[in-house]
Amino acid sequence: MHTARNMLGKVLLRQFSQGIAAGIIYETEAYQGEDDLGCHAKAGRTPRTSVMYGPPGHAYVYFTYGMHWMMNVVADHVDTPAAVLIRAVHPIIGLDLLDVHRPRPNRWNANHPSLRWTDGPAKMCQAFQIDARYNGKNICSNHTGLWIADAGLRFEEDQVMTSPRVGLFSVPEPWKSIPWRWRIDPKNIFG
DNA sequence: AGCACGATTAACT
DNA sequence: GTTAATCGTGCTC
Repeated sequence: MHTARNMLGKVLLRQFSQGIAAGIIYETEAYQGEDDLGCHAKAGRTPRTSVMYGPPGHAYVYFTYGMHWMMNVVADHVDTPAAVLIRAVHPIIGLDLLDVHRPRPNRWNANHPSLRWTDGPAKMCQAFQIDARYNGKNICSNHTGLWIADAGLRFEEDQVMTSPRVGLFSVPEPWKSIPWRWRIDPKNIFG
């Protein structure tokens, strides 16, 4: 959960064959432990959740709603399941590369602002072409074409908003309402 | 082997 | 505000 707060301002990078794309992480959520009934690890160690029991700094990528990929970063030591969901990034490099892959719904025109390309966990994965290939991979440095770096960006506490995690419809309290979502207004990233 | 559900999104009324 | 799209996962029988 500490990790989720600290991931704000980190940079997600993606090496495409045509070049590098990157975005600043501005929204995260924490999922922590088998006791957290909002966390997939509530089911214990299963084929799906085993990555969360592995070493920190590896990607936990899973498929949901029959069509969407989401990416987490394993956030605690081996045998202690915890992960940080990356919910949104602010594109800064390689916008043309992200534009190629981004979701392109019917109503959206060709000039849809880049801020909207990666403002949800599934949209971000689509634009960055993140899927099951990255599940379990080390993303602390560029081993696989996907990694996270510290660019030295720091935020004051009054810029960081917390709120309950999104989409936990049938999760019981207190997990449904615990404020383990961290977010910065993307306008604050560049002023 | 079958089933209910989901860390979402976009289009619709 | 409501709903469809769509399938892997974990649970039950």
